[in-house]
Amino acid sequence: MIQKPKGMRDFLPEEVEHIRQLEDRFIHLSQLYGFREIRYPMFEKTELFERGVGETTDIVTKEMFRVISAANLEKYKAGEYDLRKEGLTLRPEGTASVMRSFIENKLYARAMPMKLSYMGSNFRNERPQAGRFREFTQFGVETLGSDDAFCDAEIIALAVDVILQSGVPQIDTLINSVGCPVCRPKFHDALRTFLADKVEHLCGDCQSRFEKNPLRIIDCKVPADQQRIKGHPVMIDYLCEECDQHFRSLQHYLDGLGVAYEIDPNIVRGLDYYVKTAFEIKHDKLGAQSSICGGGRYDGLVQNLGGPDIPGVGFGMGMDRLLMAADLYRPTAETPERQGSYLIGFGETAKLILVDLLAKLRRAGQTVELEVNQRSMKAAMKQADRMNARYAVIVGEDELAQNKIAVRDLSSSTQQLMTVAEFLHRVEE
RNA sequence: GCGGCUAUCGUCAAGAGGUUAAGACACAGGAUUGUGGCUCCUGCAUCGCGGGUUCGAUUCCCGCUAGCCGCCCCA
Repeated sequence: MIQKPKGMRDFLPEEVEHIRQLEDRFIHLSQLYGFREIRYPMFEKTELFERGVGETTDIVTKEMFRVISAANLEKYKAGEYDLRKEGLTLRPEGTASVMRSFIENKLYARAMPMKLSYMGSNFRNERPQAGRFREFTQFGVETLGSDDAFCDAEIIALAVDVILQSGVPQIDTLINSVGCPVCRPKFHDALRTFLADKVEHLCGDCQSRFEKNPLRIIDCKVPADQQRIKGHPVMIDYLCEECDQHFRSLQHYLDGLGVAYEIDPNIVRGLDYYVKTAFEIKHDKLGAQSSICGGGRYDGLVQNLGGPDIPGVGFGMGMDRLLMAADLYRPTAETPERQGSYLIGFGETAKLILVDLLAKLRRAGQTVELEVNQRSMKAAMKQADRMNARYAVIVGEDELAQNKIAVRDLSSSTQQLMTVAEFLHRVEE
């Protein structure tokens, strides 16, 4: 049997209904907040992600799915295709693509700020785990063209609204400032100095992080390491005047918007482009992958990708994790009210009458199904019941003889003979 | 990339080295003439794949594969 590739999932109708609810809620709320949806390709030039996400990030160095056509694969084997220059990659996140689209379509020429939302599949070749899949869906928004801290506060408020309104009662909204190219180096120096004599006692991961990304050491999960680095310097103590002011404003605006949050100086974002605001929203009952939403400010990104110097702030929300969290609190569904009709005909003549009725009902916007498995009356009724139909319409020899149809109301267990016209009339009400 | 756990009917799930592999739900068919929801009856698996140990393995061991969980990373 052919199975789906690792980390991919099928969604059955019941789940899709829940997903649809989340999508609708996200779309609705983001519109309320002034965001308009944008769509962009499933794959892009590899270079876009290298430059947009960061060449040294794990995402770019080992988690991207390359895309190549059969013809180009042959060229590649022959050494005539440059993966680096021409290669394509399945999108691992949304922001880089949105930026590309923003620049390519010259949206910066329109009124600023430009507020864009998006949702769709992203792909990362990671080891699957609870809340982590190779194809996952992200909801996201980007506000481009303003560095006002209100924009940061606004998207955090939106994210919180989406999650709360999805039925997840308890979330932790953590904010931090990761500084900017002006103040971050000073902090890095301070951190390195602080860690210098401790690094050899830390875990293996941290030792390699010391060179690569010392910030990551701060949220190492090894308890012994946490003990050893107690009292480490934190970024928010090293912010430059501008960043510090921005971070204060953010808090004021969040207070004003009525968003509950905590300052967590250890929040670090994995993508290279973040400056100033970094935030994360977590739910503690999701296992290891507890972060539902993460985002922050990326003032240099648009320029970095070849556009004008335009600031931006955005978030990505893990729809799958939101769904898992929502599932934890979803009240057990009450059986919905019976609706629609199930048509049972015995013999070809009867069936043709019902086909005609079915077409009329559907045109009238009614849910209706025709029995097609030549079931016995008993089995057909059972099927009607299972489908939660309101009416079972039966046409057999008796009904044909009288030129009528038998209509059984499954909710009241009453049945009567009537004409097709009478039934249509009753259903219209 | 590293580590742990698991692998029995469509689903959930018992189970012992030895000729009937429980049960429940679901599904199919029945319980006097063309009728649902309750009840009753009947039907429905050789135990992931490949090796090995053994007189004999689905039950023990090894490998593989898959899934799950954790590290890492991140949404």
